[in-house]
Formats: sequence, C-alpha cells, structure tokens
Amino acid sequence: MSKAFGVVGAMPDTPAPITGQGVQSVDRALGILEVLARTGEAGVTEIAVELGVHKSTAFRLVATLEAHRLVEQTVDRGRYRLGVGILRLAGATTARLDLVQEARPICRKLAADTGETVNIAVLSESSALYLDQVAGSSALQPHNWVGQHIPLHATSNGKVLLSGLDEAQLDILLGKLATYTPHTITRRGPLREELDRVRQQGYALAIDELEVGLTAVAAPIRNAHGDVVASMSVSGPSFRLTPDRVESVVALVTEAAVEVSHRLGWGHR
Amino acid sequence: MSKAFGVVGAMPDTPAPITGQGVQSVDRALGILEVLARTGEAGVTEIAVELGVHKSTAFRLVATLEAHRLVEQTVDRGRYRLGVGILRLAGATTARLDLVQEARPICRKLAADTGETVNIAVLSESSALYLDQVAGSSALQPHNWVGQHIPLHATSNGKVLLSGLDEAQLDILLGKLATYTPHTITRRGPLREELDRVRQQGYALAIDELEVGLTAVAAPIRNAHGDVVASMSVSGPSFRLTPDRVESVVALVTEAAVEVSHRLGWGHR
DNA sequence: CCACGGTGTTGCGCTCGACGAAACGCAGTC
DNA sequence: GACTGCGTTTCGTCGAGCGCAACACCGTGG
Repeated sequence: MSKAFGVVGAMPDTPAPITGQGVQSVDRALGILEVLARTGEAGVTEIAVELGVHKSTAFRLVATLEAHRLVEQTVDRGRYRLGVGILRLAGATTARLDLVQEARPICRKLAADTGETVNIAVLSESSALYLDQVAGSSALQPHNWVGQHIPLHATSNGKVLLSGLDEAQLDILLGKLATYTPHTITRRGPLREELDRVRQQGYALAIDELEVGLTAVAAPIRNAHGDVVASMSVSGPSFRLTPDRVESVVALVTEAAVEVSHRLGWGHR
Repeated sequence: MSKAFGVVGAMPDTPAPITGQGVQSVDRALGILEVLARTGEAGVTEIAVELGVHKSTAFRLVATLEAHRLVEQTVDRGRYRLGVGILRLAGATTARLDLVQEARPICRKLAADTGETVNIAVLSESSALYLDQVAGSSALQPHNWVGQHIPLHATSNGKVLLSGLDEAQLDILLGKLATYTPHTITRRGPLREELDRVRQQGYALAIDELEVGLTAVAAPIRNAHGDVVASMSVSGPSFRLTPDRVESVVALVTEAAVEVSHRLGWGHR
C-alpha cells in the first residue's frame, strides 16, 4: 500500500523543484523554514496547508525548530517566524566560505577608500545571492542585502556574473526580464551587447536600473581556473556617485577584485 | 538488542547535547547543522559519531539537508559544510530584523531598571549617530539625541564604536580631537590606551567628558560575525550616577547589550 | 450570555517511514 | 594485491512520527 506522497514505481530521477527526496520529516521541517522565509510570518494552520500535512504534524515540526532557535513565535498571536539561530548558522557559514574570508579585509579597505557600501555576490539559482556586505562610512547602513535574491539583469553584480557564462547557460538562466525602472534593460539583444561590453572592459555599471537613484559598479572575482565565481560591487546614491567619480571607483573596485582573485589562486602559473 | 557502536552502554551523556525534545530525525538534522557550524567541516562518519547515530542515518539526514542547499559537500573529499541555503534564510531573517526594533523592548527594560536615559548609536561619517532613545523615569529629561551626530572621542558610545575598529580605520576617522571640558581626552596616545581598556573590560565610561555633570556608560552590540555594529548607553547627571552606582549600571548595560547581540545572531558558545 | 469559528496545543493508537546492520565502490597505503 | 579508511547504497524491522480528534483559548456576534 504505497501512499501518494512521492515514491512512485521506478523513478530514480527527481526533477522536483520544490521537495527533494529524503528523510520525510526533515524535508518537511526544512520546507517550513522556506515557507517562513517566503512569507515572513505564518501560523501553524497556514504552514500545515502549505505543506499538505496535518496541523498537529506541522506543530510538532515547528516546535522542534523552535527548540533549536531556528524559528520563534511572535508575541501577539502565536504565529511563527524565523529565529536568531539562523543568523548564528549564517555567521558560521560565511566564516567558513573561503571567498568571504579572503575578501573581507579587501572589502573593508575598499569601503573605507570609497566611503560607499561594498558587496560580494555569487550566482545561485538564477539570481544573485549576496554573501557579504561592508557598509561604507557614509550614512547609516542602506539596506542589508546579504542573503537576498537580486535580479541578474538589473544589477552591476548580476551583469558581471552573467558575463562569465556561455550562451547556453544564459538561455537557461534568463527568464523574463522584469522592468524595475525606465533604465532597466528588458530585451535580450541589448543585454547581450551589454554583457559583451562587460566582458571586454572588465567591469559592469548599473545606473538607476534596479532603483532610481542607485548607482553600482562591479568587477569579477575569478578562481584559479579563471572562471568568474563571484562579483564585487561598490554601490551608493547616484548623486554621490557622479560620472567623474564613478571613473575612479571603477579603478578601485577592479583592482580590489583582482586582488581577491589572486588570493583565490588566479594568475598563478 | 545491544548495539555495537557504543552509545547505549553507560554513556547517556553526549558531547554536545543541545537536543530539545521534538521530532527525532529533525532534531538530529538540526544537530548536524550545529555540528557543522562549530567545526566548519565534517565527514559523514564524524557527524555520526558526534550525534551518536549510525553512519547511514547521518548520511540520509545530510543528503536531505543537501537537497535544500543547507549543506554542500566540498570537492576534494566528500566532506560537508554549511551551504548557501543558510544565507538565503538569513536574508529573510534580517529583512525584518531591525536593530532598533529588536533593541527597543530591552532598552525599555534597561531604562526602567536604571531610571536613566538609554541610547542606541551607530558609527556614521566619523561620528556617532543616535538611532533611538528611551527616556528614564526621572523627571529631569535630557534633550533628545536621536539623529544627532556626536563626537566619538568624548562619549561612552563613541568609545565603544571606536573600540571595534582597527588602527588603520581609526587613523582615517579621527581628525582633530576637540576639547569640550577639562576632562575630554584630546590626545591620541591616551585615547588609544582608553580604547584598549574598553576592549578589554567590554564597556566604556565617559564622565564629564562631553559636558560637565554628564556621566554615561556604554557597551557594544555585536552582529553574528562578532563585529561591533552599534553601542548602547545609559546616561544621566553625574550627581545621580555616582561611582558606586555606576558599578551596578555597568553590569546592567553590558547584560542588555549582550541580550540585543544575541537577538542579532551573536552566539557565544 | 453562550454558541461559534478561529487559533495554537495535546494525548493516543496505527502504521508507514526512519533506523541500524551490512554490503558496496572507490580511494589511498603499506 | 590485501588492507583500511572513506562516502554511499540496499534492505528488513520496529518504534517514531503521523493523522485523528479532543483540548484550551480568544475574539465575534447573534
């Protein structure tokens, strides 16, 4: 009497985009984390229907997650949200990623030199994932992008990451090109040209493309094989990053990115 | 049925028994995340020993975690480490995790306990920027500092924020050290020594240094990386904050700052 | 007022899913 | 080649985790 939940006949291949096959209860528990990441806050009942399980099951899973501080319940109404345990794990994660570790001091220096915010991003699931951020000396921290998914075609980091891919991979990754501002590149053709330009000049710009008033400059970080594994950017308000100032920032960020690339073994022969 | 691998015997004590009671497999899976957070990298066998379960069990759990990108295996030898999925979750966590918001209830309690004014400050453009203020119970209301830029070398908050920087950054930030009262530290040498003291004891004092008759105590607020991201202070008139009373206030403010740090993911273990 | 619909929470048996044992493939290494 | 470590896979079994239903609670509103 096989139940309907997943293991059907002989099906070794799981294209399943959402649920990976594994230990059921763990799978569901992690599903809860993803639901909470998506919705921000949810009640037990809501989670239960989302996962397609009984209320009590959802509750037990949530309780287990709560014991590990990965979720916590809000005071008002017993709803749940992601907890501080996540942040603790995240701290341990970045601490162990060689890339972040190697790049950190250089990011600090770059942030100090430019006075603007510095970010490190990698490609993850058809979007840019920000791994680290060092706030510039100016203003208070603009917005913490770490862990956020950012569209690839509308950011300087995204363009740099895309520029490291070949045509086939591009086709797979690029879905519809959403419009964020009048300056967003929304058609394939111009984007391809832009990526060629990025490849050629070794850096990418994004001025008012994701958000009006936001300017960013990014340069590629390469590993020992020369592949683009990450991108480093300097971003700030457009009124501060004026065209003539961008010119000098470009030099600084490309230099910093090359420095990090060297630490990752690029250019050794 | 006696198991051969040795947990049963006379060993109810596991090296890291963080296990709250809950769904067993989920509990174990989350235990794996904690092990990886602690060790940075581990193999299946190693994890199995750590959790006190069979190798195959550990493998299945790890595989499930891997399907959700919470762990990933290193290339060289099939060891495992925390993955980018954690960062994605962390992004969703920090999105609604505002420093001021998290600190608010704790500030209130601190203000109530001490009866004095509590402030939260961050570093901004070579001065301290006050983000939030909770007035003490005393009738004597100080003026509202929120939004104000305050000199770094003459305040307890400023000293705490400076204590989180390295020498190079200090040189950039510190211009001329203005004199506000006869007690203001105006020379580099003594300030460096003072900052060393702050780092060592974990809090800062400022007595009559910005204004005669004003005493303040501050402690650092740290993020998941352990960086000093903000400072929390208790301040009031020197005639009320007498030396013996300062002693108890120091304990309270450091405790409160640690509490806020925990909420931001700072985990000391 | 008490019934109502909603929430999160809790015992309780039944059963299916997670467990441990053992075998497997593949590296290095003496 | 035998040995020893690793991560991985298979398989039969039994207890852990499941769905059910009842619970306590809280606003609503008839």
